[in-house]
Amino acid sequence: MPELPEVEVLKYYFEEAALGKTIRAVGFHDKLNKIFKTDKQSLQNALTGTCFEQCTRIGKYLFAQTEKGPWLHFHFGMTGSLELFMNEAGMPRFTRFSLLFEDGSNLAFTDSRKFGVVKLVESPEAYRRQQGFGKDLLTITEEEFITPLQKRNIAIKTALLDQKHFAGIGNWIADEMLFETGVHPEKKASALDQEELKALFEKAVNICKEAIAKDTHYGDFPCHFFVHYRKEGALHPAHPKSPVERLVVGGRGTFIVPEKQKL
DNA sequence: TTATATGTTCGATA
DNA sequence: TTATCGAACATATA
Repeated sequence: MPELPEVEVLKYYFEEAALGKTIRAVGFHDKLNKIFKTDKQSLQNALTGTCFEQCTRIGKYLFAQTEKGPWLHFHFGMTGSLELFMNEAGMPRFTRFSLLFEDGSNLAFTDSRKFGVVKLVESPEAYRRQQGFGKDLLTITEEEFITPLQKRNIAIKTALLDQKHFAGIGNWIADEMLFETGVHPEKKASALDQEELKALFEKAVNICKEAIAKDTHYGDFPCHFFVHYRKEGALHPAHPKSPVERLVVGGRGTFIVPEKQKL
């Protein structure tokens, strides 16, 4: 689920669910403790008795600042999400971490595959730089998008997914952008011309904005969106004679319309 | 049982 | 040293 638009919507959800509510208790529900990149005791100490003042997002990474100072960071991996629940019995399946608020409500961090991260950080921007991630896709200029891609000698799709250039693009958005611009995902990034790169940037921003406007409910996306046909053999209405093909690019499942995206 | 999954990291290799 | 590639992570679902 969680690419840039999904995390933006999770940010709104977090703000509604958590901002300004005092935290009474913290719950840990991952037996392997893999997702807690800050130890549980420190998380508990930093969160209990305080509340969240603000929330911010960089790419797919979410951060909420506590009144005490440190920020709680969530990364949602492949399957992470947030969900409110009202009592112990109602705790969602796959809850790994939970916050109990003063009003009796609870917020769950759910993550079936456990690729997610829960961690304390000093500041979102410092963390971003330390981890080597690029700036948020929706805050960069066209030049900041284009320049790093021109230097990459790898498949354009792989470069788009690399969070160190700019953060936020994931697997379905990359396929969506490449389809709309008619670029084959295996074309070398360095081989794209200026027009193609400009078009990719414009599409990336528009796709994200549209998805956010629809609360990332795929069913509400415009019917020309490629994500609706992103499976082998599907027929996009604009290309009824060119069934969707599946490739593997950079280890990720990749879908194209062969008639439109050629090497 | 096998294949796939909207992400990232780390080790090997060039 | 740096860029690139591919396996690994843990689990659910079809």
